[in-house]
Amino acid sequence: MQKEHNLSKNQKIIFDLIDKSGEPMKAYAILFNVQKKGIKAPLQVYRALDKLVEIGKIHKIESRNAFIACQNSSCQISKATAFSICESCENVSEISNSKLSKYLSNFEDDSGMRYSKYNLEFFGLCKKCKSK
Amino acid sequence: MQKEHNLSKNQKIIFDLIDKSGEPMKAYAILFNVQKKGIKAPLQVYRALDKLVEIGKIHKIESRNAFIACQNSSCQISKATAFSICESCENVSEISNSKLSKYLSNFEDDSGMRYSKYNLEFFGLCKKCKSK
DNA sequence: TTATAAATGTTATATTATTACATAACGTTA
DNA sequence: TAACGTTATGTAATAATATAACATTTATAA
Ligand SMILES: [Zn+2]
Ligand SMILES: [Zn+2]
Ligand SMILES: [Zn+2]
Ligand SMILES: [Zn+2]
Repeated sequence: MQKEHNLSKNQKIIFDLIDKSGEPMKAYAILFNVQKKGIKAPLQVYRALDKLVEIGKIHKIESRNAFIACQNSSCQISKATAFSICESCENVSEISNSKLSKYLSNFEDDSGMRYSKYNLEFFGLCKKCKSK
Repeated sequence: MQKEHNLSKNQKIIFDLIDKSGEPMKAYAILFNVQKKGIKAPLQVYRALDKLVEIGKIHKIESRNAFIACQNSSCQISKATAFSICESCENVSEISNSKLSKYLSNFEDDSGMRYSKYNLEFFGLCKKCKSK
């Protein structure tokens, strides 16, 4: 079970927005959307994003500089993330595949370095875009 | 075998710099370093970087907004990249592991989407930093 | 209560990346 | 070689992303 985090006011406003959108949102798009709720400065957005990433409620899609709500809310996998990204329509979805996550969580390379975290981004064309 | 690409003047200057540094370099650090060679504007740097990424001579470390020379120069894996990143000293190295790359290149999830490309970033502490 | 940590508000600024437009060099083939 | 299309370059301006610094407020807990 994931620890319950009581989100603060700004964190809740921003999480709800991202969660409802269902797709990756960029920081300044978020800012624009929450200005009517009193969040006026980039830093307010980035601070909430940082916290939400830290507790695993959202993830950053690094290749897109965008943030998406975790689609595996019942489990704590913020340190083991994998995404599927369509290079045509930019649809993003979080991959939840236990074999993959086991394989990667246990991965060791020649260096003997043990990894505490990973992020994987797959790219391709989604079904819709492939059939066009 | 990788196709030989004849790098242009700017591409060569910038590739040589990144390659010699042996570590990830940021675009504006590159710019600063090549100004004495006549490359004066960000766009000149970004254009060369784009091309070098496209042909697989360098890779972008997405989580760091930095660029590193490909450490697998004899093979074409610019579309299947994996990196090991130390969160303390920021040392980055490219992982070359055929099992891993086969596993990921053949990965399919429930969506049936087939991926033409992936990027994987592992995080942890390197040996040096772990023993501190 | 009182101390401590966490979150907020605000302004300014740093960092990363692209648009737009003009010109030059390169590679191909007529 | 001449003409053509493609790739690369130069330059200025600006957009997009992210952080620093500082003051204040709110929540948590000893
Ligand atoms: Zn998740
Ligand atoms: Zn698509
Ligand atoms: Zn490589
Ligand atoms: Zn280290």
